[in-house]
Amino acid sequence: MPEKNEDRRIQRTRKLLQDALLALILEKGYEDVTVQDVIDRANVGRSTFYAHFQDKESLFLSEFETMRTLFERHLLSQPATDTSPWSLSLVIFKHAQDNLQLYTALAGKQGGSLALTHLQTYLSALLRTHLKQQSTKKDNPPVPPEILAHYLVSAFMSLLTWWLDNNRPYSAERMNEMFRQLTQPGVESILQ
Amino acid sequence: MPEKNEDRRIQRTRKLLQDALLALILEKGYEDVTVQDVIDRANVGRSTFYAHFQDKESLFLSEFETMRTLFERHLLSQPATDTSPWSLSLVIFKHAQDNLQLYTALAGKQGGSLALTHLQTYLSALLRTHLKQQSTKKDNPPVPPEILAHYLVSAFMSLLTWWLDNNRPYSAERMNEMFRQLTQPGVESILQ
DNA sequence: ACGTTATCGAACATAATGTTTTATAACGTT
DNA sequence: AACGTTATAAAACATTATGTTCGATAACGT
Repeated sequence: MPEKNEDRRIQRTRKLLQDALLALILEKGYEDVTVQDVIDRANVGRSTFYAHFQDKESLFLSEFETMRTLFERHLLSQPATDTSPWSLSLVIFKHAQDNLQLYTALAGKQGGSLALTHLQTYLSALLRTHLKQQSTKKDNPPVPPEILAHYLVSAFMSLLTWWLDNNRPYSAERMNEMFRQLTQPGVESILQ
Repeated sequence: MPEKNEDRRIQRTRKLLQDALLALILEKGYEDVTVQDVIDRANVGRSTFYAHFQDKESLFLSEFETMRTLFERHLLSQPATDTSPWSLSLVIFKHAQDNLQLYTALAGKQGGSLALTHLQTYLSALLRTHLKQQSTKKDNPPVPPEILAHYLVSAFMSLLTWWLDNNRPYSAERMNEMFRQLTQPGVESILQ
């Protein structure tokens, strides 16, 4: 009896479904894509879909996990320069440029708000660990850290999504410079 | 034959439906509210609903229009201080405080992304007209005006939604001060 | 009191979801 | 190469929500 039957079909079908959803999102937007659309595009049976994923949202979130895994591998392979938010943001801008279709489908205007919500949560956590060294210099900062993080992540995501939705007329480096110029003065005036 | 039969039932039914949706959004979130939920709560017949609104989204957008109308009336009644983005943002923070339930249902986390998208578009336009006096001092600004506006509106909305979703632990004035401290240095460094 | 019309309620068609079942085909193992 | 195992396909099905239609009723303005 085969105990470890690592059927390659499983991986293949998973990827077929993920790729189909990705393409369909770019075509008609996440909201308008039905499960029927996905299985037709992927040439996968209905029951097979539900053997892999609970629903459309589960499939979508598996794409998000793919992006997250790819990104974390990329982040670890980067030479650690400093821990400032603006070196982190540059890494993300560049990673988005290297995985354009995935990022556009997830974080672009076609992707709906689901991934954006998760991205916000994920980046907030990432920012916190990145900033844990530089503890608050001020005892009573004029802007509480929670709001500061929320603001900084939102500001970053606004540039990222604008960039993805407007065919990236500027380089990743240029976008990151804009982000720095907009946010660094205010943030540093608060952190001293 | 009555030519101008301004039936008060029409206005009343409209409001019943709007109020029902508003309450239901706060209870279970926009996505989870069905048309059936709305008409049950409002005690309105199914066919009557569709005589008033095309679908759930139309009803929701009519709420957004209500907010917009209320806000513009409020804006005109304000003594015109200056045209800076941060005096405009203060007006919005205060108006949100005065119309808490409406703003929370539309712009809060329960409201979905629909209203947020419209709000972003609306505020961007509003910001442009507010800023039309102060033309760009620099010929070639490091950050194009389009991105600047997008950033500023996103940053503002991030504070507004955070505020609404966290039971407003600070006053409207305090929130606006935070917004100013975070964004003004960066924006002015760009506009000279 | 009258004609008008908004509303109700029920019935209906449609479309998408998620489940179940059976036969088939692809897989890893021996 | 033949085996047992298991992922898959396809069809049938129940369920749920949407949006439409129609006739009777009640509320409205005149």
